[in-house]
Amino acid sequence: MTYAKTAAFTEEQQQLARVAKALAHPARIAIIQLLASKQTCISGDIAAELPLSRTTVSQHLQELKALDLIRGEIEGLTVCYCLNTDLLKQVHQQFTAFFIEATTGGACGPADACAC
Amino acid sequence: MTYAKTAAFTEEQQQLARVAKALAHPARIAIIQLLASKQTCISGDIAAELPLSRTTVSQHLQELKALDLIRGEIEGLTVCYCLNTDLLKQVHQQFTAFFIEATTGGACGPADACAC
DNA sequence: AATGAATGTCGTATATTTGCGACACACTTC
DNA sequence: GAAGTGTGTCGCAAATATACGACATTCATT
Repeated sequence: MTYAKTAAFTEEQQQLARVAKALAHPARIAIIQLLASKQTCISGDIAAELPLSRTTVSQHLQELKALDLIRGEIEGLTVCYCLNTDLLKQVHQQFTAFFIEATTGGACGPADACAC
Repeated sequence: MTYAKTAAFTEEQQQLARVAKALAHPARIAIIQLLASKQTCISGDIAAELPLSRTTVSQHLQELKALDLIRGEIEGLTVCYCLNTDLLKQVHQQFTAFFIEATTGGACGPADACAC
């Protein structure tokens, strides 16, 4: 990034970009979907279900955990990860607001060909 | 990425990750918001409104255009960019489906502490 | 205490992203 | 046609992301 001028953007924009970056990898999408499907918050089984090494999966988990999108609880020898649904709902609202802002308002459709 | 094992993931997961990556930078978020606010699809004025050089902004625009999230039409000397609202609505639905899938289902809240 | 299993962290190699200056191209205007 | 303006592309440098093997750590089990 060569020194991201992140300070020059809105906190809202940065927050949105942060979450988007967390979702910007198929593996992390898959992890979230996996956690959503299995009601039991599995631990290292995640690594077994993905075509990646345990090390890599662990790093993806840490990234998601750093944003608090998922949470891990030590359960004896294993670690149980689970989705932070409250935060996910909040993020969903942020994205929805963004998309609504972007999709309302007259876009130049294929017909009106830019009102410049 | 060191050779992304992208082939191992669902096309749906890859698509979602692709779009998320496009939104994974505050500048691109800002660009989309800017295009949404100005009904006239401005061109290089975008660069003037962002704390980045024209070159960098141009690259961000190309990235968004590569995913067809925005479109550019040459209008004489200037280029008019505008949002592809149809695609954006579609993407919004994809994200919504993903988030709903992720937020429904009993997450281990702070109380039930993982049903492992 | 010793062994084994499950995780996370560290170090490293490679690929990608980010940002920008320098240049080339297209078009308008004089 | 010459000069000027608006855009995109190319090449480079620095920062990140990605992936994984090798270790360290923690806990259960014997």
